[in-house]
Amino acid sequence: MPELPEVETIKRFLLPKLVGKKIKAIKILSPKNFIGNSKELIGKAIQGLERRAKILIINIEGGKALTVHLKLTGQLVYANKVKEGKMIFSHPLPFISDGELPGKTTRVVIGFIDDSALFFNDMRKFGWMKIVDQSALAELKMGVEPFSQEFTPIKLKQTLSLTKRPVKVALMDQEKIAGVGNIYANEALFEAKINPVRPANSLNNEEIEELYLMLLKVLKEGIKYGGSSDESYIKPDGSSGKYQEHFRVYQRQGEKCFRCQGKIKRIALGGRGTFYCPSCQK
DNA sequence: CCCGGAACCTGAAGGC
DNA sequence: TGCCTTCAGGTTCCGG
Repeated sequence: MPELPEVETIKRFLLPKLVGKKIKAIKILSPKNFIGNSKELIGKAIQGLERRAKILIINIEGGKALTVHLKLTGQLVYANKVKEGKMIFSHPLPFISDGELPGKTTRVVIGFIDDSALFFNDMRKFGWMKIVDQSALAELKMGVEPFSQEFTPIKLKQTLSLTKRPVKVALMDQEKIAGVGNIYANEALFEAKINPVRPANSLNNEEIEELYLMLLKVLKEGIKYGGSSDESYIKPDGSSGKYQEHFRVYQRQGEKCFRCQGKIKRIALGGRGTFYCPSCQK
């Protein structure tokens, strides 16, 4: 579920909490979701956090990194001073039954020497934690980061000109552009007034420019509001992101377009829910 | 190489 | 109440 803005939100929240913290124990409740030998991280301190596409990278002293992909339903929840290994929430959280951690969907718990802990929950078990060498991180096959200097309208044009697949499918190709998922692809195309089924190589320069600006705009807004919590995603303190309150097309099928009063339509594109206004997205 | 579709999992929601 | 179908924001693999 989490896309670039959600993972970025998690990174920014966890960075000041985790840097310098020493790992005391790692409890793996679902072995298929943890790749690597957890013992080699015990006693080591966290050096820093980075995000690459939708992957959170936790750099550990000694040259290793713990990478995390949350896929559709992953959550990272951080708790100070966990009492007897448990954390209780006063409010209901998605997929956290009884408001208690570790819960039914908790797959990994990382405990620190100050008795704080990081819980990795994932209802559908698609996500993973993986130990890799820091030196191998450069080899991740990921496209250009939207907020990097390298990403320009010209770069976007070059990327989209390579394929006649629907422009929305092309935007979501992680090997071309890193971090854009279903929500933000739908929202950016709406803002740019471009129909998501258009062949990627059919956009003119004006449309490319607009799509470029709107893609950055919706990603920035996503980060500003702490991500989209309409499904399982939550921030590491258990609170919800608010970007779902600002969706303009996503999951609004049958409702009125905010721009032209047309009716928002839902279709499947590349097997994913696609939302757009047929009357003002050309 | 490019592309579409199935598979990986589990739970929620809606129809009957 | 309960059974069945459909759907879910991601990625990877397999076959055409």
